[in-house]
This record gives sequence, C-alpha cells and structure tokens, in this order.
Amino acid sequence: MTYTIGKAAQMINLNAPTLRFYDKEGLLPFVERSEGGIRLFKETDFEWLRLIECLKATGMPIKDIKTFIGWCMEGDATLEKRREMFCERKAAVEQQMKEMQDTLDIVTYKCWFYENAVRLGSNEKAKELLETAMPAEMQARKEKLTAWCCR
Amino acid sequence: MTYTIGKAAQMINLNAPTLRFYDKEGLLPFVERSEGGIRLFKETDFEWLRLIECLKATGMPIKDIKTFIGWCMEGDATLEKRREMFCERKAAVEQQMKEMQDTLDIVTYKCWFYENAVRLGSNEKAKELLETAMPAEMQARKEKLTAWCCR
DNA sequence: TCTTGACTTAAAGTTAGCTTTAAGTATTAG
DNA sequence: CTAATACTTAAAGCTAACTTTAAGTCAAGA
Repeated sequence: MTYTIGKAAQMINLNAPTLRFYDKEGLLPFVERSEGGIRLFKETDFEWLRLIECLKATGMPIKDIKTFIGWCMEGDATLEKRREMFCERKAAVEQQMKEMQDTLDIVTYKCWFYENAVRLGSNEKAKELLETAMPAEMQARKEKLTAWCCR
Repeated sequence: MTYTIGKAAQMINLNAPTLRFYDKEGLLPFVERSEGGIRLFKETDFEWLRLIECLKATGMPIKDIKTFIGWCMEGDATLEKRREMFCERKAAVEQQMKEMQDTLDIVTYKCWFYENAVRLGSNEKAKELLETAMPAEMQARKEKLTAWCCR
C-alpha cells in the first residue's frame, strides 16, 4: 500500500509543497518513485516523517536533520554519532523547558497582578497588594517576581 | 542616570540595531531623546525591555507586543484588555510546555535506545531489547514510545 | 578646533522555512 | 480517447525578525 504526495500530506497534516520542499532539501531519500516519476509513500516512510517532525520540534534546523537522515542511511557504522546527536537534542529541549518555565512563572504572576488591577480598577492599587497578598505558590519566587510589578 | 543605545544594548544582551528596529516598530514609545536626537535609556526603560523579552519568549509577534505597549501607555482604561492578553499568553505557553514535554519523552527514549544500539553494535539487536528491558520511567508511555523504535 | 567614535536615518540584504506560480507531464474516470 | 485532476520541476515570492550598509550628524577628549 502506497500513497501519492497529496494523500500522504493529508495523513500527517502537512501539505504537498512542504513535502516536496523536504525532499528537495534531502530529508526524504527513502521515498521511492513510480516509473512515471510519481513519489510513492510507504507505511515506513510515515515513521521517518514523524521522526523528522520530532526533530523539528526540538528546534533542529533542516540541514542538521538531513545530516542525521544521511547517517541513518549509512547503517550501524554511524550509531555513535546518532546517539550523540540525540543526547544534544535532549539537552537542548531540557534547556528550552527551563526557559519556558521561567517565562510561565512570570506570565502567571502577571495574570494574578492584572486580576487584582482589574478588580481594584487601577494599576497603582494592585501594586499595594504585592507585599501582603501574593498567593503561596508564588511566594517562593517572590524576589524574582516583584521586580515585574509595574506593567 | 541614562544610557545611550550602545550601553543599553550591552546591558540587556541585545545589540543597538535591534533596539533601533524595536523602536522603529513602535515597541519603545517610552524612550526619550536628547536635544540632539540621541536616545536616552532610563532605568525604568529596562523594565519595559525585560517585559518585551518575556512576551517574545511566549512566542508573541512584535506587532502584538506593540499593541500591548500601546495599551499600557493608555493607562487604567485598558487593564481588562491587558489581563485577557496575559491569560492568552499563559495558555499559549502551557500548550507549548505540553508539546515540548511530549518531544522530550521521545528524545529521552531515543537516547536510551541508541545507548543500547551502540553497546550492542547494532540497531537490530537494540530493537530486541524493547519489550524486555525498558526502564521503569518509560514503561508508562511504552505504547506511545515503541512506535518510535526504528531509527 | 580637530579627530574619533558613537550616534542618526532610510533602505537594502539576510536567513529559515515554507508557499506560490508557471509550464508541463502522468493518471484515472467516463 | 478525452477531460479532469494530481502529479512533476524550477524559480520566484513571502514573512518574521533581524542585520548590514551608506551617508551623514553628534559629542567628548587632546
């Protein structure tokens, strides 16, 4: 069972030009063609595509994904390179998670601040609450957060 | 105490052209100028800049940040709009965190898989371990993850 | 006063990752 | 066999967020 590019695109929530672009960039060396030159996507190709999406989600640029796919095609000789690459991706994502948690803490604090500001009808009055009325889950990060009071 | 654009840029780890670009895009209406037209960054301007960085970190485009800054300049009449905006940002970041956690789970699994593959010298031999030797912390997501075995 | 270095602007250039267009070929339903 | 639709390619276009360039102005030290 194979799929043309349009069907394949539908199935993974991309569009056909994007898949052609990936192919042109060297991300899809495993996709075979019909005699007439039509791309035929196999079931296993969808595993590759999901993996590509995963690597994109880690923030990996297309060129590096291409390099990785190339290693996969070379076989077991490149296992160590691939292991290293995934370690680096893991570290990168963990770093991004940390930064995003910091951002979330600030935004959560802002939500609380603006709820008060709206209730009291004024930014200035909300500021007066800062020392006294901060919820428990924010107290731990109070020092970090009170620098964020003003806007 | 005020700072020229070069000093200010250094202090917040941006560069001067980027700050000029932000200004041109309407993100820095609060920055005042000398008689000769030189931008003078005040202490409070750095609070604004940190807030802009925070909103950028949530994935907010510059145009929307500009809108928000505009609301701030209008005063307490826009408090409700600003509260809503922060709620939306909070939801957006929470969503991003969830997606990143899913990505991290897959990449963590990949690291484990490739450690085995390298140790055993072969992708195929590593696959044989999948059913028997998956670490406890991955067992919970086993069904999700075993679909990711191959590369 | 002069030089130097940092500032000013407008406008053009860059990068990543698509997305669209144009011209043409292949496949399938009737 | 024909028409309609989906595919093919190369190349141009798009968007966001800068970044660089060019030409000129401002400010501080010798």
